[in-house]
Amino acid sequence: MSEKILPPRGTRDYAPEEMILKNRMFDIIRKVYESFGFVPLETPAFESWELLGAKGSGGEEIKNEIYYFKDKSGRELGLRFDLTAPLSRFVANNPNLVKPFKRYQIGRAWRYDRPQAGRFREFYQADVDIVGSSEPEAEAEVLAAGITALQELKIGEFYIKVNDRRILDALAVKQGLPEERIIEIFRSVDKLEKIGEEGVMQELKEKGFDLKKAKKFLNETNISGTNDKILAKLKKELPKNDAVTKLEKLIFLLEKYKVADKVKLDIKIARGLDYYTGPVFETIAVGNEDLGSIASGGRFDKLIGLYGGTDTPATGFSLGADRIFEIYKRQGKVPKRANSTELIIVNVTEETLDYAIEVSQKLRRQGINAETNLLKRNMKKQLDYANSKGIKYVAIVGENEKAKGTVTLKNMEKNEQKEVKVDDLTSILT
RNA sequence: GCGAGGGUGGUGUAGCUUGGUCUAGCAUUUAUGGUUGUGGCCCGUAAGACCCGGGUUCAAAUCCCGGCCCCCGCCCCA
Repeated sequence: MSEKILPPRGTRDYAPEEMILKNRMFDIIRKVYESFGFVPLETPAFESWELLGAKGSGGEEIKNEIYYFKDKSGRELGLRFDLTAPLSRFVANNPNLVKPFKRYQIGRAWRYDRPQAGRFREFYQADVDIVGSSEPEAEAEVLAAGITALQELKIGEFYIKVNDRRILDALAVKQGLPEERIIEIFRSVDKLEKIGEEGVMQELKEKGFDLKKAKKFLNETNISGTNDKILAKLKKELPKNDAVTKLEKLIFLLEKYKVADKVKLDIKIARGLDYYTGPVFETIAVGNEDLGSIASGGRFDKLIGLYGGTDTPATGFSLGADRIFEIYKRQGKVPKRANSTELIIVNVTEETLDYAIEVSQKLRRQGINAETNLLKRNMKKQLDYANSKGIKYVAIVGENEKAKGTVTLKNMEKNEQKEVKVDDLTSILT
């Protein structure tokens, strides 16, 4: 045997038994998204480098992770790193879309980073976005759709951390910290849970920030408690702040959607791509914290303008399908056997295979997934095959059945069988 | 880009410390047999592995070096 060729690093195959589950997962997501009136959009897997690499597209880090290549005529291209940039391009290209434009998209994205728990170089995202609204109503809808999907997916307990970048922004400015370096502070502050307050201070010091101011900033961001409590405190700290007002409205709306219990204000988070301009979201699956955020999103009001469109506000939420699938795997939800067959037709002798095929075609046309013997196997082997695939029904056909236009329908689980007419099969099975 | 751990049939593993008894064991898997129109259990047969390259040695799955891959953490992120 020559050396084995494996799928490229960071990619993987989905075997049939996994794919069946994954398809089911997508079906659920699609159904939920459509129930909110989102419509599907599909965009190319690769985009121009001009788009993907644009300053403000995803940020320097993401830019370094883009799969970049040139086509035969020298065009600079890259595989998309998310579905938000392509959406924004689409909107920029189609300025006359009826607003709000509510689209969903389930598709792959690619990033060249180090594979580890829940991280792949090729992964699926399931996005919902609303284009054309700068109101918290849009955030509420997008979150409600995402939360409903996560609930329907039955992944267990989860909660969504919500913040608004402008709040951290305002708090930093209030302390006299440099506004243009705010992202750096965000990043450090974001590590609070991992490296602790001392670690964060150390890092800020190394980066040359004023420690006293940074410390005050850190204290001000360290608000915990119920959403109401946090809002009350923020209103005091930052009176008449637009971000705070809108967050309050957002929470109010989420209560009406009856999903507010899944949302926790957490003004320490600031993660996500560079293009976020307002509210940001990050989802934690309880018991699966090591996977990182299983769904994220936020407002990106500048992106469409960046791609040459008229400035259009937009906000969205993206489910990390592979991470969700990973939870399924941990829950043992992947079936042992892949199987889409409802009925196997077993021919007793080689001479009755023709009849078996005729019957199978009849059944397929009536919506029954049917299989016949492809390996000249004897009856025993065929039953064994049905058994090992976990197929519940078997129709046995021999000379007797062929002559009478019947089959012997056998229930493999109950080990019961009776002779029935071919025409009656469908109604019995459904 | 940086750091830790690991790589034995399709899958899970034994062996590696203390080189030879390993022409690599076990389980599972896949194929097939246990005759005549009936599966699940059982029994038999077959297929299938020491990541790659170099070194040490009379002798390497086992020790050493390099590479590749997997995996975990950092960074970043779905």
